[in-house]
Amino acid sequence: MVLVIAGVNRAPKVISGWSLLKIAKFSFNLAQKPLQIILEEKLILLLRSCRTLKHLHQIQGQIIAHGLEYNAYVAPKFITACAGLKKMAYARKLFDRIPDPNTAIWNAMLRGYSQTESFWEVIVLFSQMNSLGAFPNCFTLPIVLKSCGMVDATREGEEFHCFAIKGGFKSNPFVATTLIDMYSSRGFVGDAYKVFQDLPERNVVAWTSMINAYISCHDMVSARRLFDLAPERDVVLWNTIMSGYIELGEMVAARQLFDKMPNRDVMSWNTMLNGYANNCDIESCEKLFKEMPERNVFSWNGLIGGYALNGHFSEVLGSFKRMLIDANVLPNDATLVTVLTACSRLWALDMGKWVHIYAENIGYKGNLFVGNALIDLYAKCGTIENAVVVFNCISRKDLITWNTIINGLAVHGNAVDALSLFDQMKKAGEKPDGITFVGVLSACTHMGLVREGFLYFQSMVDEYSIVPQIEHYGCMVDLLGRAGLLDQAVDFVRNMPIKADAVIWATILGACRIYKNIELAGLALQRLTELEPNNPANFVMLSNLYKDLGRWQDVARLKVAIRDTGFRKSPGCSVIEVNDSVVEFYSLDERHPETDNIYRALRGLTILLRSHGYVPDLKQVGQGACDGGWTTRKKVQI
DNA sequence: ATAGGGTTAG
Repeated sequence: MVLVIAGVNRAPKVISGWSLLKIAKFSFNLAQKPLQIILEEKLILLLRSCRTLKHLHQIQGQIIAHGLEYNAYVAPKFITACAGLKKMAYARKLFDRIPDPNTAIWNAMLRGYSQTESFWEVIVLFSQMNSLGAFPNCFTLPIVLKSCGMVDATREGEEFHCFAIKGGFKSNPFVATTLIDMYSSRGFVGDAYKVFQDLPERNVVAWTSMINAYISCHDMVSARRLFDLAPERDVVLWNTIMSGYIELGEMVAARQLFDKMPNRDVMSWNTMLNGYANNCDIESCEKLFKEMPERNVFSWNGLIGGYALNGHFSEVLGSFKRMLIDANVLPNDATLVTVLTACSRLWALDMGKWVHIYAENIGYKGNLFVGNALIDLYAKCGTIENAVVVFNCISRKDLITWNTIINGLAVHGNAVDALSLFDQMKKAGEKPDGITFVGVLSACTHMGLVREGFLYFQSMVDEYSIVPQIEHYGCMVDLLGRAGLLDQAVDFVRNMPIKADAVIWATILGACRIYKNIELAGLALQRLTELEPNNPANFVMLSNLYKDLGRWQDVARLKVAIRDTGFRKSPGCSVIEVNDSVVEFYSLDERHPETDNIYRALRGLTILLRSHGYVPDLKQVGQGACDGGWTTRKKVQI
């Protein structure tokens, strides 16, 4: 029997009897589609669109009401929806009740754990799957092997590799590629190559993974050899080899490849752009940015990040504004972090606050990275209360969150809260690192807690096996010096296992000024001039001490000595946020076009302050020098 | 349903 169907605008199509049978069967199904299938499909659609936990619970209610909780098609989608909401424990509750889960359900669980970065859970669950005699398929292994690569599970990875061979999966392109990635991410390029070599048919993805394996161990020669041998090169492969050269700073080689590429996508341009940015070639970065045919958020992040890396913070803010207003590109969390960091460096608090509100409006409230940058901004700009508010809004805190708030509180002299948060941090199970202890120790310094400071210093070594760095020794010297224990401070310096640097001697010198110890000040200055013969700021500190003691002859003598070094102390520079930009100025600066008006306003303010009984304490100016800004390890210039 | 490519914080 032959049937001819005439289609509109189409040649008549001949349909064989066998096909007709299929059509008939299909129509029969359509007419008689059981209610259950319609229900399943409806629930699956609902689960796929599920974005909130509340919605999930509503859908689950319907699933249970229809008795489809353990259904082979619905259950995997339910688990996937849980994973999307990062509620794998909730998915697990259902999973553990399912009597005999099919492979799709197992895979959904494994994928869920992998998505939520619970890689050990993936490994454990897969072992369980094997011991229960369930059947993994070719979808299962890539998830599991990827997890082995993400954590240090070399033994398990090899075991699962054997499993893949026995199960006949080793030539599956997906399995083989994840095997290559797994071995290379653990640093076993040789094993990765064996898998690659054994592959009967290698597609371009496998070639890319193998080339990436060589790049990850900085073997650009082998990477390039394979690249030249590859039978097919797509844009991803070109971008991969290019970024290999960029990582090693070989910008010329990278650029040659970039120019030779048959076609470039946005990623190619962005890779090159980021390469220039990270190699501190901001001119090439700007030039390439202008030439780009298409720019996405990553392109803008590349340019903005390049400015930030080179310390051009005003340009960061400028290009951020262009990004929003001219280009209308929506920033992501990385953009916001870089911009907030720039605000913090420029003390541009108003701009920072604007970014804060903007970030919350586009859905970054409580975001870990953005939150950390905001805490830093508020702490650096002197509004520690705001920093605490942001800190409390972050539900999942990490080490940097804790470090930023503890150090911020300590710098602000809020030592009690700093130390109490350190306790909370330990209770929350976060392991402190060297930076945490910089905050803890400087908190002790602010409160004059010498004994406690030494106990914390001990626990850092004993409990957390952190090797103290120069900044920790510096904190201890500051702790002793500010407590007036100058001799002990000098003893401590002499017994340190590492050589004291200029910051440490400046700390001692600063303490000498507070406690008017001229003898040790001389010693400190001697060490300082050995370490930094060209830094006149050191002489200025001693000169201030002489002034305090009224030894004007010595002040004059030092002035000559400073002049003789031939170096001039660079003037301290201040910055101020005006409207939405940042202006820098020096003492007695007259470069601004509105100079006359500024000084007139300033005189008015001074008169106003004096009339309210304000007497400036000039001695306090410059005290920052011995505070030393331990968190930044920069000496404040007086 | 499964594999390859960029940037973010103290």
